[in-house]
Amino acid sequence: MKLIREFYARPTLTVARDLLGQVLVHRSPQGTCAGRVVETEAYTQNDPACHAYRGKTKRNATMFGQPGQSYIYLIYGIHHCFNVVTAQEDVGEAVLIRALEPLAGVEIMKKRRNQQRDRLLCSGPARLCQALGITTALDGIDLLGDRIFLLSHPRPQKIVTTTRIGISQGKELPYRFYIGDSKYISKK
DNA sequence: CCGAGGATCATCT
DNA sequence: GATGATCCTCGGT
Repeated sequence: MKLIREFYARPTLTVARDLLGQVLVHRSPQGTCAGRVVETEAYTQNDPACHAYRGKTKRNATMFGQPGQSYIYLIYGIHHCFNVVTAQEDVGEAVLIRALEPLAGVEIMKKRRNQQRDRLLCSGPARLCQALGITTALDGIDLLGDRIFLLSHPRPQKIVTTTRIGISQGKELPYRFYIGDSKYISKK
């Protein structure tokens, strides 16, 4: 079953934890790819690492959209990152999907990434975007539609909480979550 | 295994 | 004009 609006319209830290174990699906012209979410990070309104921290801009505008929409941006001029908008409209909070366990469309993903090993296919926010064929062309898309969506699955048992990766501010906040026994985490 | 360095560009100051 | 929610390659150990 597809996750509904009410799932996303809850506190961001709750959504970040509850997204673990759910399955992200992208249906593209090249085929359908899917993976189980094994690592997430929360970005909240009073958090200096959050793109929405200094208010609405052209780049982060979709972060202020309805919960259940995507927020996708380009980083380092090369890589894409995929987020799920959470909480309420106009608040500017989101969850970054940092790693997936590949489930379907694996051959398509390997081709897109020029990477044969399952272990490195979707283990990293930019890697999973490349594998699934997600770009900023899909920024702001509604995840309740049929192009990209999340399917409801049982919650995993072992959830680990740590600080986030790759940021310079808000380093001390325990906003990163991952499935403890997954081998598809981006980093220990 | 590990750390350093470079790629590359839209957005923001 | 500087920067970044990253990744890959390369060289040393």
